[in-house]
Amino acid sequence: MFTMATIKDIAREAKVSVSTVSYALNDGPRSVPAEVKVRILEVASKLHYRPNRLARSLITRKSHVIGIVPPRVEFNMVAGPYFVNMLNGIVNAYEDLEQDVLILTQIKSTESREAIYPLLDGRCDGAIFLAPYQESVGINYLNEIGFPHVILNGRNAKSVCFDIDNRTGMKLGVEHLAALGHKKIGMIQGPEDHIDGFERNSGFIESMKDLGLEVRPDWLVKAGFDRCSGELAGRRLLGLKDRPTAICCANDETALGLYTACVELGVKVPEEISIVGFDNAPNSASSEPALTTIQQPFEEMSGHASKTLMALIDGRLAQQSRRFDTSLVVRQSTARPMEDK
Amino acid sequence: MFTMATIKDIAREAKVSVSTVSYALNDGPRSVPAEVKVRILEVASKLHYRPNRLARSLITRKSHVIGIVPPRVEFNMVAGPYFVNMLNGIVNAYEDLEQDVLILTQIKSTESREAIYPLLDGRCDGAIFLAPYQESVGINYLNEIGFPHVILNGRNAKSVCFDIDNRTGMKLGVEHLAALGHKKIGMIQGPEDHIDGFERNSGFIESMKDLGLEVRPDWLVKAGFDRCSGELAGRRLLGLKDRPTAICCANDETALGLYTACVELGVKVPEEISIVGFDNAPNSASSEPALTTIQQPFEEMSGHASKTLMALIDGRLAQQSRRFDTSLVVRQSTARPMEDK
DNA sequence: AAAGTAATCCGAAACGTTTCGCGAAACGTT
DNA sequence: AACGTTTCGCGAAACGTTTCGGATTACTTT
Repeated sequence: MFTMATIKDIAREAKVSVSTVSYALNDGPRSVPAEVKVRILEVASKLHYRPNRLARSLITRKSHVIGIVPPRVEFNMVAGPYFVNMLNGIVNAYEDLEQDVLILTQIKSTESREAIYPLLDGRCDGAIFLAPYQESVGINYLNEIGFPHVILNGRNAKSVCFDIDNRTGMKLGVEHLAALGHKKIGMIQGPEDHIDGFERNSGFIESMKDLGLEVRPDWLVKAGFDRCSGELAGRRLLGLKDRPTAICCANDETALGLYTACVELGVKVPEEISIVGFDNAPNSASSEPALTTIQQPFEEMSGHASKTLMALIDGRLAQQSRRFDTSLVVRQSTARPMEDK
Repeated sequence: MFTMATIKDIAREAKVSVSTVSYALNDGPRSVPAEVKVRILEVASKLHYRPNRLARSLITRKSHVIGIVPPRVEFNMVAGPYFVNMLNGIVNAYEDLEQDVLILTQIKSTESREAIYPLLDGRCDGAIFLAPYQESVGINYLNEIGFPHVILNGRNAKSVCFDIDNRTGMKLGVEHLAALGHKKIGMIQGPEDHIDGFERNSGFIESMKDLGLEVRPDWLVKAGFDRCSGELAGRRLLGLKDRPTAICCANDETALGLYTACVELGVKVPEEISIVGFDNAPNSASSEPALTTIQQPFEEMSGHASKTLMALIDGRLAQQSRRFDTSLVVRQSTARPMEDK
């Protein structure tokens, strides 16, 4: 059984009171004479003393831990690029801010107060929600009681939210394809109950209409955000007798699933079909052919969210919600349609 | 400012003592009459009471949090496939075991006692080290004081370690290439101060010698485990006037970097060069061409490590270290060498 | 030398729990 | 009626910190 030295052990060994040890160790809030301070520090290091963060947090009401609520649960979501990229940005940001990151695997939804209870047991000072479900009873409750939190890729009237302009992003993709001469454009759609999925889907339809292009229902196929369902949707689209010459995908993963479908069915990219993704996940640059996609600024968003949450926790002026811009990254998966050649 | 209801508030409201509330809430260790129990539970739910885990942990000495020490820091390591795959397996395992996962961003090495101090401040009951550096002063210290931990893809005489048989794995790859008729085989090597890198490098050389094949120093190029340095190493190898017909890579990421180099230099895979990766990371199946690789059982290893750590924490019989088997996954990136055709 | 101020230090309370010890009441048994 | 045995309930200690209120000592200042 393992136990650590406590402040009491130091006090006994250094022949001072517990409070003096605390002052010495923390450099305040009261002073302690240099001589006894070095004695205390020596004893502390001899005993390999480590302050117990639990006891400290209990009294200071600061845990220096940030909770991460994973995105809506799908199969192996943690391994998906969205979670990974955001987590990476958050971890990097908090490395400098001296906070640790707790992944709240126990929170599986935001639809009730009970669902988000694990957040409220004192272990974390605040939370970042990653692309939560739309139902927000749980999040409303956090606003009610004033628990600091920010939402990434989600919306709540009272919360600080960071998301991206999905509609404009989608428009960039559609316009790029139209400029290349494509008229027959389909889409592998994202889940409607996910804000990004919903906005990308409707953004696609709006842009098509704006450009006077026909939106054909049989060229719109629903998928999840994962590669597997992207491949399935891709097979559906590629199997049509009259198929589109270009396909927009709700994210890069579904686009890569579509790639697989293309390889299996012997459809050449970009010669026979142009493909546009969404996210600019790291993999998309090194796929073959490299994927044309809409860039979502993962690093910037997650960094911004991390810092804003700190400000909220510290009670500094709450920053506003913000919508980040997307941009088009043209690579090798898009080209003029065959008919034009 | 936000505060939660405490057990005291419940006691006041329900007109019983604090201890009775505790017994009622926890169903023990003493009984409390059904009538007052329901009253207490009603008040608790009315006040949206959540037990403070810090206070509870302080006294029970159980935090129900597992610390994860990330692998040796490289650029954006968290985003790399190794970390992600292991983390995914760990998170999945602990979801069922009702533990949360704390990522210890503050631990940057294991080379001293001080370096691993963040582990010892009471926040976590045990730790999983992911592919740590070889220096193990820090880990020796954990063994000295009896802090529960397991090591994934690393070695320590006193610790419970889970790793894979890198040498045999490498042998599978080399033999596969040799069976196809390759004699001129090179390698993009991994970092020597990483146990997997070291063993894979030496495993390659041993297997080559066992098969009576020549090991040419100019066909061995060092790289990190990341895609970028894989591409650089690949350019070096492909640029040689007399270049190998097949290349083993220390992991899938470097293999994918090599892919990029091949595309850039117009070298056809597998026609002009065969490539073997290591890990079987999810991406490698959907690369083009699909990567032949050595499978490392991420899910199984991380699940096993998670459960073993729980056993260690609970003081149940400590399980032994274990070495997992690898297997060859043949896909499209390997073929007979040109000369044979 | 007396008074005032600053420097030290200690004891104790607090944070929110769990759990032990002990007493009071209720019950059944001879 | 006297005795054990349960059941129930409260107070208090403990976990390891931080920090306040005071007490003691030492140093200035008149």
